[in-house]
Amino acid sequence: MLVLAGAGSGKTRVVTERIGRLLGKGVSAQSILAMTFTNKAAAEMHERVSKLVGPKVAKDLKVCTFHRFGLDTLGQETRALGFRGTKFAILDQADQTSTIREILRELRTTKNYDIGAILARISAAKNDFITPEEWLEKQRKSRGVDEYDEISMLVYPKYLAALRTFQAFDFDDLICELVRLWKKRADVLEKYRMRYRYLIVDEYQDTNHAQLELVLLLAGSHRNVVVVGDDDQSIYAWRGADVKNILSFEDHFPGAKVVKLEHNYRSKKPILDVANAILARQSGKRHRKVLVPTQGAGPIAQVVVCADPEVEASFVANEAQMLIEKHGVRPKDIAVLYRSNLQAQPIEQALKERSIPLRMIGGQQFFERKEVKDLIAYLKVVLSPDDEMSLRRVVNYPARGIGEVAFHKITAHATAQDMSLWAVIQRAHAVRELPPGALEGCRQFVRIIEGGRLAFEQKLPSAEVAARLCEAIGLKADILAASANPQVAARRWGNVEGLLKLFARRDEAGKGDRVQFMEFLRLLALRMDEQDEEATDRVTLTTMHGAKGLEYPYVFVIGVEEGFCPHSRTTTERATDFVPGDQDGAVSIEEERRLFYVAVTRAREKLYMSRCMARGQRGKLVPRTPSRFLLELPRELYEEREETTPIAPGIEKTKAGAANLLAALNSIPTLPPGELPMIPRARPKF
DNA sequence: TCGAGCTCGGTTTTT
DNA sequence: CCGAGCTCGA
Repeated sequence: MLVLAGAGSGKTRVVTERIGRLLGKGVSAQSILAMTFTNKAAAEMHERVSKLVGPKVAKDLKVCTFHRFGLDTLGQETRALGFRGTKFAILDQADQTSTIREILRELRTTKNYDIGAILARISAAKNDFITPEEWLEKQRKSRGVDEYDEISMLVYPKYLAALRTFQAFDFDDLICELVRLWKKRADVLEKYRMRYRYLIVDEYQDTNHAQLELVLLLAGSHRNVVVVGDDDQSIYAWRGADVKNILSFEDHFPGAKVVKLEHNYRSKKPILDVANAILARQSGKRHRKVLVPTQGAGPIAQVVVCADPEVEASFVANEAQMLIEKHGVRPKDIAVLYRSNLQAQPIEQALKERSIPLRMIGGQQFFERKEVKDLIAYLKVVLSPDDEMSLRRVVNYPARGIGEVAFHKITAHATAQDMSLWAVIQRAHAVRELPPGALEGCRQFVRIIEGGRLAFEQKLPSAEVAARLCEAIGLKADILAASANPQVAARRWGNVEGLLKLFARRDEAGKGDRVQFMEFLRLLALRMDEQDEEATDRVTLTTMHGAKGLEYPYVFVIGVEEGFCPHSRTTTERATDFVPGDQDGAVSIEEERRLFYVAVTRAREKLYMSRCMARGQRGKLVPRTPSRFLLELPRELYEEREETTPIAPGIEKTKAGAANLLAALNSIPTLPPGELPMIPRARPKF
């Protein structure tokens, strides 16, 4: 069955009811598998089923992300995969990037390649299960091979080899390698087919080719599969999602029942009028849907034309303040949505000046930050010194004399003697022609790692071990020395302290066992954390992508201008561009339109859209034109007004804001001697 | 090996 | 304008 569920039509409800019904009919919980894309969605689904059928039954259900399913299943089958141990490492994006960078260095390329562009192509080839040659052939036929296609396919085999040496999988592998295994080993596949007799997939429009294969293989014989999705909310083509999967569901499963859910239980009519108007203009093959309101009348959508981003920010913040103070709206009922993270800054500042609590989703992920990854890598090496990926990361960080050349000698020695890198580093004196500086560096490194190992053996809590490691490494000093800007340094060290605090919380919760801790570090790549979704009462700031699946009574969609919405990168071509599935520009515009649709349909009560007349870019004031999507909207669907000057927050709010700022400054950890905390400079006038 | 100075680019991002 | 990453000389 294919359930086409328009925005706000009760998608999650469908899934939970389906599971409840199956259980009611006597289907055992173990034989049900429900997959989604985010941990958050999986958690929510599980929780809601739990409420419906009780936690006892719910705990036997497999409700998880595609990647988690891949990880767990591959973990069960390490023997069939021909792995040495039972564990493999998981590469996150930063690991992938550094691996590719190293390969490029080895290839002695002169050009400064965009690594993301290379990774996108490797990922595409991987998910299509084809060799570099085949992929190039395919490209040649569809749109011609460019420089990036060539370098990518040169890097590809080397990248695979590197993963093998590290005994690691990247995110794509978690799906692809499982599919590969199932295709190769009918006996293994059969085991899972027998186990999971009922399959449910949420956000089906976001699946890529490999995920489709996974579904087809698993559901191939019994065809007990329900997929739920909305082609109108397909906004992830740029990372490999293929909307054809949902459009051709009936070809993959002939005779499938198709159900359209078009009643919207979320938004007031004026909001849906805007949403439907956006969709009405779309082109291309779609499952046609029109949202039918059930919520009745409400305030008309507001379009606010602002002089510049500062005015825009002041408008949003003042309006939010008005809603909160005059209408009793909770801050958590308000969201500000934007296309690009850099748009968040002025809004953040304006809200802070008015002491309105806020929460930002997105931006650089905590666990991807360099200083956080460094400490995690040290801990991983302490716990399992054969984790080569981590060892490479920190062996010469902070710099201790083991440069490129010295490290190459070490790896060569390891290969020649068939030893692990760690074993060689421990016996660095045996490595030929290793400079004395590097030898001393190795000794120092071994001392640090051994010290950590001893600390774990003394059963010290993980937070304590980590803190001692920081000390031994001299992490704080290095962070302070490495960043010229004391604010940046403070933030970085603050991140490390945040990580230490996270460890401490786990320790207190009694999860301090060493083995568990190692598993926890490994799973960090899958972002299992942050489920603690503070139920705090704050205004949400997020990208339009980040808002998918969420809803708020009051929504501000800001920067509704050409260049953001649609984004300039989708309208102007680039050498590095690569859209998986070889589509052309027109399709990207359609994806931008759907993104705008997703943003608008987050609103329940009232929708605000704002745009600026001009924006500062590279220090210059540049005029901006309204978004084509806005110009296409029938004029009677919204009210328009202008804001020309920023309205300053009230004096008492300013005082409070200043107090907050001071408090924040005081909480900054120790600064290098002689440096005073800097008051943030006023934003430059354009 | 390391730091100063230069170049380049400036989307979305979950897992 | 600003930050990251790279190059090149010490």
